[in-house]
Amino acid sequence: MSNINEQVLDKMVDILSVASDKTRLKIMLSLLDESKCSCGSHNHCGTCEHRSCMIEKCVSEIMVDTNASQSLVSHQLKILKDIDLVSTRREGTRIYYSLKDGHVKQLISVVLEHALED
Amino acid sequence: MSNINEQVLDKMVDILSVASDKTRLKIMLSLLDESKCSCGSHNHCGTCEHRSCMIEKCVSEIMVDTNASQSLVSHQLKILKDIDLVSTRREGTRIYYSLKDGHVKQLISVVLEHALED
DNA sequence: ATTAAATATGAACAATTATTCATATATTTG
DNA sequence: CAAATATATGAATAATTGTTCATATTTAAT
Repeated sequence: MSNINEQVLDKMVDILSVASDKTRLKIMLSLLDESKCSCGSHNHCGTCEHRSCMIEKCVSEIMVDTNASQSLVSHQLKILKDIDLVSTRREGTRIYYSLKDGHVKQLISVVLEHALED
Repeated sequence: MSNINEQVLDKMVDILSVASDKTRLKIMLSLLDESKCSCGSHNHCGTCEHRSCMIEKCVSEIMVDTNASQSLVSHQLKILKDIDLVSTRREGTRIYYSLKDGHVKQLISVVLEHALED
């Protein structure tokens, strides 16, 4: 078969499993929202290299974006954090979440392009 | 939120859900096996644009590659086919499967790169 | 027509998981 | 310190899903 070992295969499954839930996908899309891109210019802007930019949002904002309960959002954010897809920053009582790296952005871009076809 | 409608979101979830199973991932990797790439040259060869090439395999070959039972492989191939990720071609009693388009290749590439880090 | 080989399918079971509800923790403000 | 706000967590439930076993279908060969 392929030269990919069991450990890497398991990690691939983990990433895809985490990404394949609708609530979590909404959360990730919320953190990629181009309407609030910090770079100013949109759609393939130079600095962020893809069609969306990564931004920071607190749990309450994500609740609004995703139409999900506080508990559900927190639970799913924990799952995203456990697998290292998001990072957090505290500011008072609020905790701001953001996507950790460009891989997520790429992953979502590829799947989105596929989903948009036909 | 993002400008992605519910229908597209659901399709993204479908694609990711199908990709997030270990058996199905093994099957897809089996159909991407670079050791049997038809283009001859490997690792970013010109014609196939990514690190692996798509090939054709019958169910029995996939069984060997994935170490999975005949029934399991058939069930999972059906799921891959239902969502249009693979196509089939009959040759006698054998049925040959291959990945349907480059999106799968891209998807796996992105996830693999991510999984290989740290 | 039977038999063999390759693949598909249906039912049943086991295991995983998304969501909700209730409650706990942490931080700020008065 | 008490109250309020924001977030996290544990337990319970409901629903989904991967796998197996048994059986069905399809094609080729004798």
